[in-house]
Amino acid sequence: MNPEALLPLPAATFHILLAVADQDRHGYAIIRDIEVRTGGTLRLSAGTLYRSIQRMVEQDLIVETDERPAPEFDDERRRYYRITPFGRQVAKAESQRFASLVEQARALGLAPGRP
Amino acid sequence: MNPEALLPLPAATFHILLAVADQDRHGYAIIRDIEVRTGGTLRLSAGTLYRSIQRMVEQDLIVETDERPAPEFDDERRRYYRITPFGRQVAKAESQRFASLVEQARALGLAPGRP
DNA sequence: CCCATTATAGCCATAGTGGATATATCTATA
DNA sequence: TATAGATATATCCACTATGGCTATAATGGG
Repeated sequence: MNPEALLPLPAATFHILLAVADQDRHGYAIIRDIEVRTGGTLRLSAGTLYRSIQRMVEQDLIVETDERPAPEFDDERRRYYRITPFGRQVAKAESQRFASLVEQARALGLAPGRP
Repeated sequence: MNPEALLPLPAATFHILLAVADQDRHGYAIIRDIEVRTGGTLRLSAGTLYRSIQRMVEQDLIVETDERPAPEFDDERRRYYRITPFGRQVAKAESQRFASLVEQARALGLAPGRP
């Protein structure tokens, strides 16, 4: 499966990939991570999150893991997700697309920084 | 009106802003410009284009211009559009948002280039 | 004159999203 | 202990953005 075929990604999907890139996270932790990362400007709704997760598992962008934290830090309601190698490829392709858009905007004087 | 309030922009809207940033263009020319700029990967459908244009005029991101090219190069069917100062502000804000996403992806090892 | 291309526009179906609601568990505190 | 509020997952409905199709019409080359 070609990573480019999934581009452009839905906004929620890209943010979720960033959230699980450095460590496994459960759904609710993903919402909070995105809120922190965007400085509070993006608050993923629960509806969007859980449907996005379902789709992303089907697309093999993320997988649910069996590994749980130590029982004293765990919460049995949680379901943890991990990015897949394919998920990494897709995230790289999408951020490359963003980088290209930023370059074009700069060339047109539509971005702060060097013109 | 705060430019940030319109973010994140629909994908088509941002591409249209880039297309009319350097010169006035008519609808069909916008479609071709986007196709060229994205290396053929993004082909805006006519339906998306004209509905996006209507919305963007209502939001004061672009305006229809009276200026026409010399008659020998003109085509009376065409309607030309120009980016507004507010449209520039919004495009800058959106490309700033993209740049921030690329930075985060880089920090997570999810972008080619410097880690 | 004919036909492909250019050009704008409306219609219908689908995908992604937000907001509301439901259910249940965990945690702090009164 | 009781209970309120935060945590956690999930589903439903409505709305927006998009793609694809169709309609209409003018332009330009053979």
